[in-house]
Amino acid sequence: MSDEQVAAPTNRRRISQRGIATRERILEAANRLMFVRGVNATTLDDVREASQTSKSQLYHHFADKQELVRALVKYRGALVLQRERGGLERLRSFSGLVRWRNALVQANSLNNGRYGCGLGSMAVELSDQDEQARSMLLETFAAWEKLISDGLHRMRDSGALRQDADPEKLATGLMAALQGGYLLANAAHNVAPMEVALDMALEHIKSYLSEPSGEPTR
Amino acid sequence: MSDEQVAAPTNRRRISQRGIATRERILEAANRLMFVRGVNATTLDDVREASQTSKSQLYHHFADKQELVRALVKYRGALVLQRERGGLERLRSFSGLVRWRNALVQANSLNNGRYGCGLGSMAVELSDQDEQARSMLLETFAAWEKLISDGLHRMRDSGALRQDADPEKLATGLMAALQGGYLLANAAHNVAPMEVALDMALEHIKSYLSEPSGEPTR
DNA sequence: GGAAAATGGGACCTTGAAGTCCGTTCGGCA
DNA sequence: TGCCGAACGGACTTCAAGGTCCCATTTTCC
Repeated sequence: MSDEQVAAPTNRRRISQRGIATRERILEAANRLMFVRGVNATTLDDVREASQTSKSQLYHHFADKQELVRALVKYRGALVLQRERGGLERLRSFSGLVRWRNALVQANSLNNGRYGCGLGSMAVELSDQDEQARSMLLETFAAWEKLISDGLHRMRDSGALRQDADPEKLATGLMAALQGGYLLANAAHNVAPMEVALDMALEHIKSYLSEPSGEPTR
Repeated sequence: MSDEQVAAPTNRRRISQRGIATRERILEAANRLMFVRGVNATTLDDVREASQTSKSQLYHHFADKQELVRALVKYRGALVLQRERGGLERLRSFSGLVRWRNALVQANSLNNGRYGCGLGSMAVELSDQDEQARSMLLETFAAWEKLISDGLHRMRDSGALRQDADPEKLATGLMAALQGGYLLANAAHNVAPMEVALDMALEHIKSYLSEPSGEPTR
C-alpha cells in the first residue's frame, strides 16, 4: 500500500525547480480553462496544450483528473483567500465594505458578469460528485466568511456596529448575496443583478450601524 | 433544410398518448438523475435505464443529449414556476412571504441542503456551454422574479410597503439570496446558510414595510 | 382488416477523452 | 565527467458514452 494518498504536491520524491514550474504551469492553465468552460467540459488534452506540457507530465504531477481538480480547488482557494485578505484584512468601516463591493463588481463587469465565482461554480459542479472537493470548498468558504466576520467584529468592537449585530450571520448573508449575485449575473451576462444583491446585503449591514450622533444602543 | 429546428415536442409528426407518456417518463427520469448527479455526470444510459425505455426511444424523442437537456430546462422551469405560482400568486402581506420562505427551507431541509436549486445548478453548469439553455434559464429566472415583484407591487399598492420600496430590486435581491443560500447549503450539506440568507433578504424587505401606526411616509 | 406510421428493443458503431508506456533529454551531484 | 533519477514528448491503448440502425410490435386511421 502506497503512503502518498494525500494531495500534497511533494512526498518523498525529489523535485526540482523545473518540476515545480511545470506543475504550476499545469495548474495555471487548468485554472484558466476550467474557469471559462467549467471543470467537466475541460479535457486533459486542453490543459496539456494550454500549458505546453505533455501527457506524461500531467500524470507525473497528478494521479488522475480528479486529483488535478482537487489540486485546482486548493489552488483557487488559496488565490481567492489571498486576494480577499488584501481587501478585508484591514476592514474597519462601512466605507471599506463599499470599496470591497466595488472591487468585486468591477472585476466581474470585465467579463460582463460571465463565469461567476471560481469557487462557487466549482462548488455547484463538484459538491454532488466529489466529497473531498466539496469539503475543501466548504472550508474555503468558511475561511472567506471569517475574513468578513472578523472585519465586522472589529467594527462592532470599535462601536461602528451596534452590539446586537451578529457578525457571523451578517457575513453568511453577505456571502450568499455575493454567490447568488454571481450566479444571476452569469445567467444574465450582466453584472447588474450582482450589484443589486450586494447592495441589499450592504444596506442590511448598514441598518446595524450605530446612529452617528444619537442615543446609545440601549 | 428541415423546418423543425425548435425544441417543440410535436411538429407535424403524429403522436400518441403512449408516445407522450414515454417522453414524459424520459424527462422525469432525467430530471431526477440530473438533479442529484448534475447534468454532465448523468449518462444517457442512466436515463434509459431509469426511465425503462431504450436508446431508440431516447433518440426518437430527442435529437441528442443537448436537446434532452434543453427540454429538461423547459420542464424544470415549468415545474418551478407552477410551484412558485402557488406560493406567490396571492402574496399580499409580509407574513405570506415568511410562509413562502418556510416552505422552501422545509423542502431543502429534507435533503439536508443537498443538490441546491434545480434551476440555479443548471444555470451554473450550462451557462458557459449552451447559449440557448442559458437564455431559457434567464427567462425562467425573470418570470420567477416577476412572481415575487408582482406580489411586492400588490403590497406596495395596498400600503403595506412604503412607496420608496423598489419591488424589482427587492425581488432580485431576494432571488440572489435564495440562490446563494442554495449554493452554500449544498456545499455545507446543511440548510442553515440558506435560512440565514433568506432571513437577511426578508429583513431587508421588512425595513420597507410601512410603520403600522406612524406618520405617513413623507 | 389492412396499410401506414408510431412506438419499441437492443445490438452495433464511432468518437473522444482518460490513462499507459517507453524511449529520450536534462540537470544535479559524486 | 559520468551516473542516475527527474523531467519530458508523444505514440498508443482502453473504454465509456454518445449516437446509429434494423427489425419487431403496437396503434391509428381508412
